[in-house]
Amino acid sequence: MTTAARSDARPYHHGALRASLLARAAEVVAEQGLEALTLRGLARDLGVSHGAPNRHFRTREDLLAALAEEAATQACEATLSAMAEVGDDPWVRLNAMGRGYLKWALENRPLFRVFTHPDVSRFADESLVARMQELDSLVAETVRETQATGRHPQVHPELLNLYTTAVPWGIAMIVDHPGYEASRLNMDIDEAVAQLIELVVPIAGR
Amino acid sequence: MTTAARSDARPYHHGALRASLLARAAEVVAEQGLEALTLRGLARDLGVSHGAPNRHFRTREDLLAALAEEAATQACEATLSAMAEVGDDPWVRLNAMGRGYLKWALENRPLFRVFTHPDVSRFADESLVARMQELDSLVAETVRETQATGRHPQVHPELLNLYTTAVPWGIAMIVDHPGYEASRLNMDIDEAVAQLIELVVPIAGR
DNA sequence: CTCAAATGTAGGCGTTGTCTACATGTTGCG
DNA sequence: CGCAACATGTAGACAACGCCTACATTTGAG
Repeated sequence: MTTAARSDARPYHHGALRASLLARAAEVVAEQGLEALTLRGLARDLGVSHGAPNRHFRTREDLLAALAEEAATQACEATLSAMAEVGDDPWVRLNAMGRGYLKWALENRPLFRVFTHPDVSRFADESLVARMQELDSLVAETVRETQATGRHPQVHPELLNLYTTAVPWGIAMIVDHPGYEASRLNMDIDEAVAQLIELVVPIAGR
Repeated sequence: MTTAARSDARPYHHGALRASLLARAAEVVAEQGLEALTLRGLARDLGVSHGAPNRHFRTREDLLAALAEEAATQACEATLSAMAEVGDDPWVRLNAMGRGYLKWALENRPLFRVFTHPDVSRFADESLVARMQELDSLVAETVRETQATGRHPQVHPELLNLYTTAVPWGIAMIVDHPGYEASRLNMDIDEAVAQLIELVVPIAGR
């Protein structure tokens, strides 16, 4: 054997500790809340000593920042790639972005939960904040274009932007919240997402 | 002096420790996040011994549950009293509920933040959950009435309900999130709330 | 092959939540 | 008024945690 872990006699080196820590951390946050996330607990779960995680994340906040980074990257990617698949009509583009983002959130709840957690995003580093602001700017610009072509012309532009972005966010938060029975949404997820976003940015007939 | 606290020689009994703990806790959560909330820290802030909070909240979770209780009570009250001020038209009632809830959230951000925090609501006790479900049911019933009178008749009822409730929730979450510059919303709060909710439940001309 | 870098281990320190025993105000009741 | 029960605050203990340091093992570049 060269690098791969053996299952019987645990090797001195884990082999992929950093990735395993992140994966297990997302599970723990989703299942037991952020407060239940401890570096020592992760070490126990993965069968390494309590100091091992320190090699990859000097502090607990570093781990949270890495989680936020991963989640934000995926969320941006889902949003942008959904937009890239449609044409130039700003209504259609905005609708596609909303669907891409909401669908990703509903299909990746643990990570979405980490991403939106108020005490995780607090630790996001500068590059991540900058990337998210880029996405925000793109959305804001597209919202402006829809308003310029007749979408709720009487509303304050900042409020329309707020409303538009709030819907996917709020929906994902509610569905994700403890106490919401997932059975209420036993329909096709693409159809549900499409109906929801259609309420915000209607594209029927475009 | 009989009961009131003296400012010089600190009395053995604080006098209103429970209320002071809750108030200070809401501040800490709003300013530094839930993770920064420690029982011993609260005790230090209030000048009592580290074990004193235990008399009022046996565990840290009990404190969080009490915070959630207080916030939920206020949120329900704001929503219901706003509804009580208008007539019987379900559209107008739903619109009023949305405005009442959103306005409360925007004017009581520390408490709203506690209320919606995923690791606080997790500890809500049964009575609180039951009360919130009552409010949810009332909203859902009103949403049904608006749909029965022509509001988005083609949408799945559960999705319309989800969309309707998501907007105030999502808006308040976004505005509350670290990184949102409050200066973007330097307009009259009642006007902003009215414009936002009008997008979801239009009542112009009713 | 050699040795420096990367990675994991072990132990220690200060802080926290929570328990228990004790001290001190407060209050109801004769 | 006096005193006993009670409510409330204090102090010390313990385990778990984050995080530091010293040491051990493995890996990989030269």
